[in-house]
Amino acid sequence: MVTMNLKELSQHLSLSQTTVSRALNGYPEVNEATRRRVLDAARSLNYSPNARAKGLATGRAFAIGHVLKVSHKQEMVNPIFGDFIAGVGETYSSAGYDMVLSLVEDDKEAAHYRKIKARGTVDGILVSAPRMVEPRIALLNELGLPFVVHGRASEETAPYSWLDTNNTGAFQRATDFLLDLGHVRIALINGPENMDFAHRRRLGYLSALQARGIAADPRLMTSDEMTEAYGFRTTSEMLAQDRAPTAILVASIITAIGVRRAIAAAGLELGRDVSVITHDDDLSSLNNGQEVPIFTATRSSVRSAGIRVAEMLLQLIDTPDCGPMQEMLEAELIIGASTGPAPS
Amino acid sequence: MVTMNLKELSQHLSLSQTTVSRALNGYPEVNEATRRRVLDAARSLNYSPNARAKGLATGRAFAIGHVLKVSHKQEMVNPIFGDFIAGVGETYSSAGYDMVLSLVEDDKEAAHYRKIKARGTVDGILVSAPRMVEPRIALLNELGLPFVVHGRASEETAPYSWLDTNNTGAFQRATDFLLDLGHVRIALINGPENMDFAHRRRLGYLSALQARGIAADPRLMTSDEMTEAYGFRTTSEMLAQDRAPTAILVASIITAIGVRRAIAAAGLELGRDVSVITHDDDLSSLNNGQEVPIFTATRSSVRSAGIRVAEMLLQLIDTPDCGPMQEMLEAELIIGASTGPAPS
DNA sequence: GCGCCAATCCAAAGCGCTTTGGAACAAAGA
DNA sequence: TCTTTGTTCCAAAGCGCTTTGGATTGGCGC
Repeated sequence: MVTMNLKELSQHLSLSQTTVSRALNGYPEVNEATRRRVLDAARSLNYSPNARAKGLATGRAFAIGHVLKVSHKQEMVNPIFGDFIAGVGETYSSAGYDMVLSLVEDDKEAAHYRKIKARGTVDGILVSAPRMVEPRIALLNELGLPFVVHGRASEETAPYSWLDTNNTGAFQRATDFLLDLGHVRIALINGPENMDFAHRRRLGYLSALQARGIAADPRLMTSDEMTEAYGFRTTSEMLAQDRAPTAILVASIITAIGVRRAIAAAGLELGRDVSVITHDDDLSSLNNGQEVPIFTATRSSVRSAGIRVAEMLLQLIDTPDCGPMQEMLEAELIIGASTGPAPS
Repeated sequence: MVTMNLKELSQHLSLSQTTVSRALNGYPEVNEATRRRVLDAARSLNYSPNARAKGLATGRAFAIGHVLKVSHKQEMVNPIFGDFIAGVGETYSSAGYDMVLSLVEDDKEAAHYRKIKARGTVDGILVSAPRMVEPRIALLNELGLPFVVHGRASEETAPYSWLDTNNTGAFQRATDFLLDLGHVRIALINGPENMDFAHRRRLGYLSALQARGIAADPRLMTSDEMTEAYGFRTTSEMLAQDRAPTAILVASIITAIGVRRAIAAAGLELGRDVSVITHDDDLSSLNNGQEVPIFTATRSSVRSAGIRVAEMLLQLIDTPDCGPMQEMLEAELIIGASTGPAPS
């Protein structure tokens, strides 16, 4: 028999289903010897309870939902996605949870979350890539589905649980670092600025400039999907300008690779003619050098963020009234070979 | 009421649960007018059937499982993962399926698949990253859990469903292309060769060399995780050799970026001093140039492979006896700027 | 008016589990 | 001896759905 159920297992043991169930789920009212017998039999006959039946009876799914908008697919095809998923997955699996991914058409987002709630396939939702105004927060609160946001939504006033990196601080610090090196024309090659993290990074950049009385130049600020091609294209354009930047702040290491390619193609040298600082999500397949970092970078592991945010969510599910949990991670500034004093 | 169930819906409509259920599931024995009434009510009250209960009653989960080994995590943190998931997800979502991801410790792999079968959380499994000898195939066949392999397992003799790219052919052709350009010392910077795709690529490379009577040089062949750093490190070492390669075959565009960095660092020029052909999975965040490809490449979209392999799996689930389905995708050879005649 | 056939609907069983409310029994207290 | 208490077990209800088998109705031919 390739699969057995509780009834068969209990018959095999000459016990009632109740007792077997209690033995398996650690209830106290069962003799230790009996419990051991049950556990041994379950293992040796490799019995696992049917999750659907168990879920139906308990109301729990032992699964966490992640929902991705199809238009938003860059979020998924982004290398960051894999590292993030690896992080959360680590937490889930050691807690015995599955992860349920679903894609949804943009205009059906709200309906999809309602459906998830009704279908009962998950115990909670991990919300990622929040925009500045993020309707999912109010919706999930209304539905009473536990959730944690990876990131924040600037325009949201209601309380909610989140884990975020201090993006503003990181980019402010990076900008300061470049200013200290004497750079004045500093470009920002940002991610999509309807994304909250990109918005915050821009704030950090702008406030550092402002603190030194430097006016921001719109021609030095771009915002788009963080691809390699974007880095190349926008850098090439900027370098061709009459007043080209001497330093560039980049939103992602992928984009920074395109930036580097553009700098080389323009016959310039990275770290001498043009300084570059990139945000580095500490991706395993694209790690930023070992002893000598290739890029000076604001580093914040998206993988460990995933581990932590998943822990928060599981805790929120276990003890729903542990209130909104909020945590901020600091990015560290890694000094690499891509920055140097401003050319005179 | 945030969520309603069938009973409430049917009371609301003054119909029996049976009729409502039949109306919703498209059975013929219900009046069209009644059906319309039911569907309208379901939509307006946003009713969705509870998936656990439905699954329990029907034996179907409407979900597909993807299992990743934790040691194997590079598979996940690999940028390819995101594109692949985006592809399969597209198919799943338009068929109304969810995707269930789980991580598993290496030594618990078999037990985990048994548990998945017993728990009944999924209707089928998508097996990815097969090794040359792949125990999962026999196991899943034994369990009677429908599955399709993305890739193949060379040493597996039993029939099973798969979708694969012609890796051997692609690398043979790429090698031929370099040989035609006059290159003789051609290096292979391969992926992990216990992975079946890497093994096959090596075969293609070797057979092209052999056809021209060129002996393979072990010092020109490496195998490792396909990171950027690996490309840099191994290329730097090879270029420092006394008889350095004039051309390099690379397993992934990520690794190729490291290769390019190493070539630049050695003061050489890509496409003139050293030619490079890389395999290109057509990743959205790392697309290989538009009009002018950066790298000459064997291109095969992992995203469309995902779409197709998911379709195959869903079909296999619907009609289990449509037998083992097997499909081969050809990679196209894209000529870019990274190759040129062998330097004399 | 009667019987018959479709068409339409319904009551109830069952999917595999948890959990409530007791039963059975032994040991302890009166 | 009888009640009480605690331990260990069980029968049965219930989770929300599908689906079997049957009931009800209306229309039709005779």
